[in-house]
Amino acid sequence: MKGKTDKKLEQKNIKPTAMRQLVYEILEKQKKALSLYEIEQQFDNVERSTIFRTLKTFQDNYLIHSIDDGTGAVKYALCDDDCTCKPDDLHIHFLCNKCGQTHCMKDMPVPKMDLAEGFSFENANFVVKGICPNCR
Amino acid sequence: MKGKTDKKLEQKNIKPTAMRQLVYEILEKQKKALSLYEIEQQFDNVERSTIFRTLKTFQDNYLIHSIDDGTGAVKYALCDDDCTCKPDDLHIHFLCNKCGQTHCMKDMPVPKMDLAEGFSFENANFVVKGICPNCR
DNA sequence: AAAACTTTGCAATACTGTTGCACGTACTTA
DNA sequence: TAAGTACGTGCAACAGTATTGCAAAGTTTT
Ligand SMILES: [Mn+2]
Ligand SMILES: [Mn+2]
Ligand SMILES: [Zn+2]
Ligand SMILES: [Zn+2]
Repeated sequence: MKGKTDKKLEQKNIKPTAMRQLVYEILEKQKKALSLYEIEQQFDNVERSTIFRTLKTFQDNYLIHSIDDGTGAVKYALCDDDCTCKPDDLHIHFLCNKCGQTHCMKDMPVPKMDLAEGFSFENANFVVKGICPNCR
Repeated sequence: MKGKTDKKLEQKNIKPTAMRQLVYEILEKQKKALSLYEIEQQFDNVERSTIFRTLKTFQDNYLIHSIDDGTGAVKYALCDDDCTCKPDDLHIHFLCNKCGQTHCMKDMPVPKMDLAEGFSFENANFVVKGICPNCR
């Protein structure tokens, strides 16, 4: 019988290898977005590059999305089941200036914006910075 | 008699050295935001680190603001005269997915957002990505 | 079982940003 | 003006993150 993790991976056309299961489960447990380095820390002996490529595969298949919060390390978080990272699926992210944690604000979609003449919208990265509930 | 550049620098309490004048004028000429590397290219023989520190000084004194557009290199653009990079001064930036140029959308302020309970707003980095007028 | 393809581990590398230190220049003050 | 001090610049080294080539190990297909 197949586990829940395997189903989630296959749902997004990702072959569920051991590595991928583990990385998925790490991301699933978290409330916050994780950097490559933070994921690496959760293992005893796994290759940065393997995790890197795992994350790339996940991202290419819309299992996760990446957030560049300006801290220097890109962070990753799970997408919703039906997400394809199209404009309508985008949400705002919050970086705590104190603890450095980055959160998905899934209830705050990226607002529609009227761009100046000639500019077309494809994608967005909206990061709000401030203090999180834990740090105040 | 003092030049326009010197006045701009002194207005923000920056001593106008030769280096600083040149970097300022490079930024002033541009319609788009420039990376450290791009600025370096405009000189024959200047030190990365000197430009780096020049930009840091500029930023500390609200002469320029930085934009992390996710391309890996932070970009810089001039602030308005009265800017102090407070929430009200923030605007959205546009990164062209084709040519890689990043523009200040100074007429698009960062919208006020109601954050979830417990989160406070200090700052923001909103980047819209798409195709710019030149590339379509 | 062999061939073909995919995933992983290892090592090396690229790129951007950042710092220590020494030297030179500009400003301050006696 | 001369000495003393603060500031700015150049050079070199380093740190952190992302990324790639290549070969070994594992998986799937014929
Ligand atoms: Mn998110
Ligand atoms: Mn701007
Ligand atoms: Zn926090
Ligand atoms: Zn363009």
